Amino acid sequence: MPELPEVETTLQGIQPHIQHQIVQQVVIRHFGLRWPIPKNIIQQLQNQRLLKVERRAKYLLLQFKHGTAIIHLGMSGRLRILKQPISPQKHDHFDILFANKIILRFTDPRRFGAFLWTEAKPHLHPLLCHLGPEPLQKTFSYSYLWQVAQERKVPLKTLIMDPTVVVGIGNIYANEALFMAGLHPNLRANQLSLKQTQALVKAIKYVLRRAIQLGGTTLQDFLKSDGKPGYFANQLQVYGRAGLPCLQCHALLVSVRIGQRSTVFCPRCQKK
DNA sequence: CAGAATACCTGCGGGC
DNA sequence: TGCCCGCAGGTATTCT
Repeated sequence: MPELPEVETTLQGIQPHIQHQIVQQVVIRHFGLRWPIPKNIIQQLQNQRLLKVERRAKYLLLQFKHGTAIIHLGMSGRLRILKQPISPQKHDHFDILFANKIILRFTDPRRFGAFLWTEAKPHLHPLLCHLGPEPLQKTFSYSYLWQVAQERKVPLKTLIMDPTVVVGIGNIYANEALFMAGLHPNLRANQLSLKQTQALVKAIKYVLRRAIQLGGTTLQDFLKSDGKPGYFANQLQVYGRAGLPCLQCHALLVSVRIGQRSTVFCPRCQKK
């Protein structure tokens, strides 16, 4: 999926077209996403005004009077705005049609995404209630992260990809942030110094902010919701560059696996 | 409980 | 060209 910057970019792309609009129809062509799409979501949304669209972690929340639709893009999901009907393709699993003729279309080849309905407050939903702080908010501070890190023995990269610790950091930005902070991805969390934590938190915020500014990373199948690719890909320092020279020191970048995820780092710039 | 492995899917590129 | 393998940005669930 799209990591946090891509979801944020999607939010910004779709929100102006659909917020405050009334849902005319929900068309579901394939109910089999990560969890089955609940059948009642069609009736729940019908003729309802979309009050607000927001993001929590990588979840998009469409708030209505009687509940909230939760959308997750999984690994390959995409949302687009259509200004007129276009015949659906193979992986276009559902559409939300609004009274202003705008169509929100969800596409997801791997079907790891989700489209759920909750009548409770969304932040109490089982998928959302254990999430850690948003990385770009002040609650994600270096003192917070250091305190959490003291209790954990996992590799640093695993720690920052754990959504109960901090949300929104996937494999790409974990690699990039660790490089920027000059920290070895395999450093144990509880061995982190306060100063190192400070550098890491700074790097995470910087990398994510910059990616959002540039419209998210484009890899394989991610396109922004308006159909144009993002521009962060050419900013990547380590991700996808295993075996190539470090842009900082020219040592060859090394690839290892940490927590079954490919990890790229510079053995010279990123010391334990 | 923490940490590690597994599972859900399709598509793509590389090797043969 | 076609088949088989491994890998891909996520994360809940199951295991040890």
